[in-house]
Amino acid sequence: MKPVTLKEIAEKLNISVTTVSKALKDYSDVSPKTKALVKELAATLNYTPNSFAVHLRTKESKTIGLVIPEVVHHFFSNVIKGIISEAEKEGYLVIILQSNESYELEKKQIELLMSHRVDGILISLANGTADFKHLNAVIEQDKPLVMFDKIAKLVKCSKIIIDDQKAAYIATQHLIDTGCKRIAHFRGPLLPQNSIDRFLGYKKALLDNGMEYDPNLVYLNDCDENSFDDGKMNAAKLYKEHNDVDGIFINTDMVAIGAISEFNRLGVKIPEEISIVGFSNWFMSSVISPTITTIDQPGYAMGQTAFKQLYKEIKAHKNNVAISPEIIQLETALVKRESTKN
Amino acid sequence: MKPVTLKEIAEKLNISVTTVSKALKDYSDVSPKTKALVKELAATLNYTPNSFAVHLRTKESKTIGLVIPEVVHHFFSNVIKGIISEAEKEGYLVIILQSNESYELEKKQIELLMSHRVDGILISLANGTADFKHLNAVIEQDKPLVMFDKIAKLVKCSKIIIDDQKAAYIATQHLIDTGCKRIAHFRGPLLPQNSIDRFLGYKKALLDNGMEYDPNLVYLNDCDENSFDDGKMNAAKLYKEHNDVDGIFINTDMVAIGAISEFNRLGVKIPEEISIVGFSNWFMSSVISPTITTIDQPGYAMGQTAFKQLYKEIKAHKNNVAISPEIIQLETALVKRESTKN
DNA sequence: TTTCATAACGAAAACGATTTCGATTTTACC
DNA sequence: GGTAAAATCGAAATCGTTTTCGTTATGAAA
Repeated sequence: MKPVTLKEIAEKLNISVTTVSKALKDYSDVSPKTKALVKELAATLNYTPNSFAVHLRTKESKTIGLVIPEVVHHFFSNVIKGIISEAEKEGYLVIILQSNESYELEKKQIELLMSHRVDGILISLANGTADFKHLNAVIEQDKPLVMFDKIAKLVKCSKIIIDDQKAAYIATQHLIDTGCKRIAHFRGPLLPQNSIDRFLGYKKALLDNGMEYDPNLVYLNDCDENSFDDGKMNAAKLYKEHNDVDGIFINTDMVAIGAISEFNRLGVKIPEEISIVGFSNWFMSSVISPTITTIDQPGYAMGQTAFKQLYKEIKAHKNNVAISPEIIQLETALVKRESTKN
Repeated sequence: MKPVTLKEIAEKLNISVTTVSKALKDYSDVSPKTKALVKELAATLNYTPNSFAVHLRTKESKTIGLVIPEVVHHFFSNVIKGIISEAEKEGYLVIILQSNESYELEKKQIELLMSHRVDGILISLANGTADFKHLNAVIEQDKPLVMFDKIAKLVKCSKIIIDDQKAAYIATQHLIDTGCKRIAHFRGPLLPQNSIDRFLGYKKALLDNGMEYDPNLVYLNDCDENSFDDGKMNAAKLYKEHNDVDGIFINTDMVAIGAISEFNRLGVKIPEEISIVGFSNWFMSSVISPTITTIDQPGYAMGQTAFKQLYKEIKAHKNNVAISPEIIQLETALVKRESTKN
């Protein structure tokens, strides 16, 4: 009933625990015969090493922690999948924790992971996080930490990101190129770096094209999320306040879908009366009517890359070699669909 | 740099490791003064117990494993969230593994979890799983196991499910009640229990209403998944083969959305020419046009319930009390929307 | 002064595996 | 046959906690 131990194998074979351990790990000072005997018995008894004992000695848990704002989210789901599948290749297990976009929770989750002695931590910041003590604490404890997507520029660790500003610039430029004269922006929440960068890309594109930047055309969300309803509400507001707007660059596909749904309801024709570009290339954006022009954000690849980088740092840490943080930028692409003219 | 240990605290205070340990756990045979001293120092040194050492002694890892077919999935995302948030309340961490709908992988993941000595396992079966040795092995090792959603009736463990057959019956009945005379079924993959049950509910509703059951109107998927494209393909096929069909009960909202997209393309009016009922009440089904009548499947609650049941069994197991498996059925509801007449 | 209960602390074993280092045996070679 | 080298093995320490079972000191009761 209870799991088999080395000791039990040793007793059955009348040899020492040491030899059993060595035999299973192919040490050179165990005779082929003994090795064969041990391995055979271990197999029939279905022996698996007690990971706690192993890790207590070896100091590595073969486990990493992942903290994300929200599990129920198309982009993060893909990131999770990328991380898990890559981690599996190296024999790593992933513990997933949610911050629910709350700084307090995020802090607590990190402490939990630290006390569980994970080998490294992967994190995408909560929108509410403006203080980075908890992250610096991780770094000071010399535990590998990699941030992805929603990062903090001030924290000294590796980061996997996309060039939000560039992508937003391209998105906005596309609106301009297809004839939009007055372009609004649904910016999402205030704080997170990618909101900021996307906003900056939008603004830069306007100015580079000699267009006026009007702060009144930038719509913030009420709360720290990007929801369908935010899209509906902001679309309704925009429709009332700025009837002359003929293009919107929207922070996220989910919000874009909300907006489109509201415009459909209001009878506003897309893209004839108003063009829309979203962000993230969520599956649904290719399905809804009209299909949405958007920026493809590679969630799965980001997850893979994030784990690979973390793994690299874990290995370096284990071998006591110093390693300097890397910023890895993943490519994005504009996906042209029906919500913009051509 | 390295984490603080009991030993270090003991040395600084010139007392024994034993006393430090006891002080931190409020044993009665430590004086209040010593307790205060120890706790203060532990706090300033930021001491956290080494979980591996603790678990090696106590035999519990405060960790559970979760095996699901697919992370990137609206329903499972919600389940994950329900599990994680409930687990958190009891101080449990969750290790998530994917089976990718493959039996081989599922088996491997379970072995991985067993070797990592998780306290219990939560699983939703891969569509391809028809052999249950790996699950029975878990039960034989006396490790708590709870299945949810996609279960195997033959395995003797607790199960959290919905009454798929009843829900499918209600869905089909709704089609009949709103005037459909010839009703097809997109059944999804062949094997999993909920596919079977939903099919049976569909069939029973037809027969109970004196309608003919025609096997040719039941469409299987090519592969073991439920995708948007399956919906499109089956819709196209149905349109060619059975032009007289005026209602479809579809296994999953995702497939329903695919079907609707295809019918939209073909110019088939919903619900005038053909009514559609989906399954799961995915967020998108309330957003797409037309909005989809569907069965609400409570993913979050299922996750919560699954963890609660597992936790109950873990506690029972710890206290050496026997406990018999429970089957818990969660309520579903028909959500009426635009894809059916009223 | 003796006896005894109580309070306060500590030594040591245990959890299961890994690894160093020393001991023993076998083989090889002159 | 004797010695050195190689091949095999095992004792014991270690990782950090928990917990049992003593031990010592203190004061109260007799």
